[in-house]
Amino acid sequence: MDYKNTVNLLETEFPMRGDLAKREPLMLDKWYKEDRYNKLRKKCKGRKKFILHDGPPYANGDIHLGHAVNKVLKDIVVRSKTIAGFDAPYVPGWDCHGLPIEHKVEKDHGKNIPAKEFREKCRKYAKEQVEIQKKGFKRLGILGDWENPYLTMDYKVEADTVRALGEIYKNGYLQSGKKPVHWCIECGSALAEAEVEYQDKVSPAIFVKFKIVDKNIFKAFNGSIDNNLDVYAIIWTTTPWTLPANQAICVGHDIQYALVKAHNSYLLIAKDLVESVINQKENVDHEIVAITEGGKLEGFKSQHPFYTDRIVPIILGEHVTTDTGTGIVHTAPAHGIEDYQVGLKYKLEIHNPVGDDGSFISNTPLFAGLKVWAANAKVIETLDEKQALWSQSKLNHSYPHCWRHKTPLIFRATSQWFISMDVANHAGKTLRKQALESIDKTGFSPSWGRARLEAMIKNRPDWCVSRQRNWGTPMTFFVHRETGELHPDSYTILEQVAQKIENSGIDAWFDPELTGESLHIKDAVNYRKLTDTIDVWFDSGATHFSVLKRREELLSPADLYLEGSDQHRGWFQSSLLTGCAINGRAPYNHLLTHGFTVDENGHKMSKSKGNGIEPIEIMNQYGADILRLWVASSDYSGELSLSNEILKRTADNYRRIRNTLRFLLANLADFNFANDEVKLDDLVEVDKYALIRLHSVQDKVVNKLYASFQFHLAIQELVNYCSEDLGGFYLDILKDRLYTSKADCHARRSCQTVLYHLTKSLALMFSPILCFTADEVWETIQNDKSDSTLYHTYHQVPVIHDSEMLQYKWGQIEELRVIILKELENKRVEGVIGSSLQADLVIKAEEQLFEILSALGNDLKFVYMVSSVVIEKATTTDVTVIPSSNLKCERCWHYSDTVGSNHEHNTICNRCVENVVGNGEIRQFA
RNA sequence: GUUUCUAUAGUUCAGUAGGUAGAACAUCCGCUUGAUAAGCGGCAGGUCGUAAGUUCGAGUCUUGCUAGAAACACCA
Repeated sequence: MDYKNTVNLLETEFPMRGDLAKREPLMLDKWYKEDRYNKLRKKCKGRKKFILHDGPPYANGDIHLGHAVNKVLKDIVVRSKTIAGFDAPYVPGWDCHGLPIEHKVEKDHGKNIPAKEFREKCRKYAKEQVEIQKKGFKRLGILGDWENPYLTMDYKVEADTVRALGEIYKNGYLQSGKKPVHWCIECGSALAEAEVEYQDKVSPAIFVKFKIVDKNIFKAFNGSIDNNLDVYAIIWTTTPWTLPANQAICVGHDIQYALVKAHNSYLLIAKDLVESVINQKENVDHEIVAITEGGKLEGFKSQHPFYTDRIVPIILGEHVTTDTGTGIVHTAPAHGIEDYQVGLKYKLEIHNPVGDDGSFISNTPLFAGLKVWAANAKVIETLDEKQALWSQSKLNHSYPHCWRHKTPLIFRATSQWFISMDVANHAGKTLRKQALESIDKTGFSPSWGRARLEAMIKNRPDWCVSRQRNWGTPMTFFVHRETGELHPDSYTILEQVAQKIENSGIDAWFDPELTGESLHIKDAVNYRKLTDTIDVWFDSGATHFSVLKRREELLSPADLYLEGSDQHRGWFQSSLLTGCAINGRAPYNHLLTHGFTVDENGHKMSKSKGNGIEPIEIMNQYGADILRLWVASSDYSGELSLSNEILKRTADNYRRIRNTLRFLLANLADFNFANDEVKLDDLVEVDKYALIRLHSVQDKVVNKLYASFQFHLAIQELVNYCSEDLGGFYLDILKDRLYTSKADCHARRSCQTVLYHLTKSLALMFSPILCFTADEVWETIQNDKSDSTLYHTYHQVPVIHDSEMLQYKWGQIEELRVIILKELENKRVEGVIGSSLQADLVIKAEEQLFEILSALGNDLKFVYMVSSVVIEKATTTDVTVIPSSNLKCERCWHYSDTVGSNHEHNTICNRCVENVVGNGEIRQFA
């Protein structure tokens, strides 16, 4: 008789190899045909909501690894929350306005396109990009409302973005002001940072003397000083034309300044730069007579070098260095960002004498009508006449140029709109204060996010929200032609306009037919339409207002915003500010950030280095589940590193998981839970122990690790569990029972009952990460091709009584197993045995362990996978391995003295006879 | 340059209140051939980025340095 046919070797449709690259797309087709997202929404109706609000990626270009990491993390959150019993809708979004798209369209169609047509082309381009990215995200297995995403260029969203600005205006935060921007004289317009390129340029470099008019400055110094001599602070500049706009000279608080006697006057220069400045001229006798620190110079007045009616103060600035120049910086707030910022601090006038065409306006003394470049020479000449020039030379340095004209740019103050950080609202609170208070109430993962955001809010300047662009949400205000004031009815006018935008998009505002008159605003003739657009960060920052509040299935504040750490400066902040300015609080309760992707050496990925890896390539080679597993295995609080080796290791882990699940499914192929379940109290003891372990692992993974978004610890716990608890212990010792006991006997049904719980629990626990594989398992175990893990909550693992006692007992048994395995290995190395079933075991054990082991009786040998065990009471624990002298049972491979004792079945043992022709063996413990 | 971070075996990660460094995977060796392009066992792998300091004692606390990341700024 061929006893092989009497062994329960089962087959499963669940393939060993995932073949994910090929099969995932087929699964996706099915999922979308079944409309699983909407089906899920119906099933979740009435549950507590969990809102993860999607930060909109910019609609330009194929998805890269960073996108993939971000979306996969979001998906793991959404899926794990869903399975934990929440209603967790996910509405993906896209950021559609803005410069990069304008550039792309300009590049493809030229730049002399009428504005309306230009915007149409931008809209069309953005739409195409959205579709491309959407396809990639869906391929990743991201679950979401892909049929109805939100786009910042949706008419409704555009209208609500306008309304959001209206609310901020109503609450008193919107202000006009001047700010220096990169200005191209040829374009006659402001340039964005991205349109600026740096090229070398030769500029005049001049040292200029500012006479200090306040003799009290000597009190800042110690030393013997001649009070009758004049003091000149020397500044250095490479843009002489900015001197007409000079409002101050700036020193560093901690920098040492020297009073240098030369040419019968005193010069003020940073101590470290004295020689280099004096040496601009030849043979100057000089002597340092006193030293002081910059902090003591604050407030003293000096005389502007050529405008005699202008007295400018010495101020302190953090940007002052002693690398070059004199350690004293000429400050023209209209012509430099740092000058502007320090100017705000000291309330300096932002005086901009330069017109749109780059020439000085008509009321500028000395230089009216001159182009700034021509003015350079004239300024130098004037300084020389006034004897305010110490020296001049040329400097070749890197300087900003227009990327179109390749001509040098200037910094020039222009009228802009700001959301003010420091103006108190009706309740007496500034936006900065509200934002800081909101940060306090927000949760952060990792926790340092709070400090980072806080530092940024504390230091940030007012938010300049106006842009001189075409493809953006318009600032739908009317301003007075002369005063520049907003129309008194702005709030109601804005709502009128918003309604039009809701119907026909932002073009409604740019339509020349839309005028103050056509809207019947008061005093229309004296008001003009603003042509500025809003900073695109405002669009996305206001989505709590334009999306969360508007869509029925969503809520504001959201439970969670989840983005890369760069968004502390970006979306987290723009959302916080609009949230506070509109509603007085942050639009989120918790912020979670992840790092960026780097290679195995921790270097960022870039095309030029050639160390980049494309998500599409990973999915085509390994499959989305591998990519997802990599994301889940990484500690995303720092950088996520990826290389071919890391991918291979990830695929190794995947195979282990998959094979464990396959083994479970295969051994459940003849098991029907409804009919074959063994009641808890009747389970074989080691099966109870396995359930206890499963319960504890699930509790940790679900309630501790998933709940705190520590996915890498969850996956580690799960993989360890599959390897250690299951592969290395439970499943290994179960094989004998599964294969050799009678198919429908209690012993076998007992462990199948546990395998059933195991499979369901594991499939659900893996499903937030391995969404494809888990559902593949799920269809098999449920025997229902249209079921999904998504439609279920975490498995209810049965609770075993006396779990502590059983854990202790089996813990002891497992500990001894380690010693036994080592001893078996020793004998294997000696060549005494091969398979552990060739061994008989003699265990010497202390009293307590002896009792535990003895209680298992005949079942103990199955735990240690040997042919027989003899236990002896002793004072110390000891294990002896003896090769069995019995015959090997052809069927169960145990060595037994009963082999041959049955005449009809003389090649198998009595246990097997019972299992083949009897009622099946009895197992109580293992 | 500033701010906020990161740095533990080949790889991914643990390391809780400072007390002789852990896991999994991979490598290597062996067993098995009834999870088989699988499974099981065993050995080996680390001066915890670096240098000081605090301490009886530091991967764990402090400081400097180096390398890497993000954001911001700058070249007057």
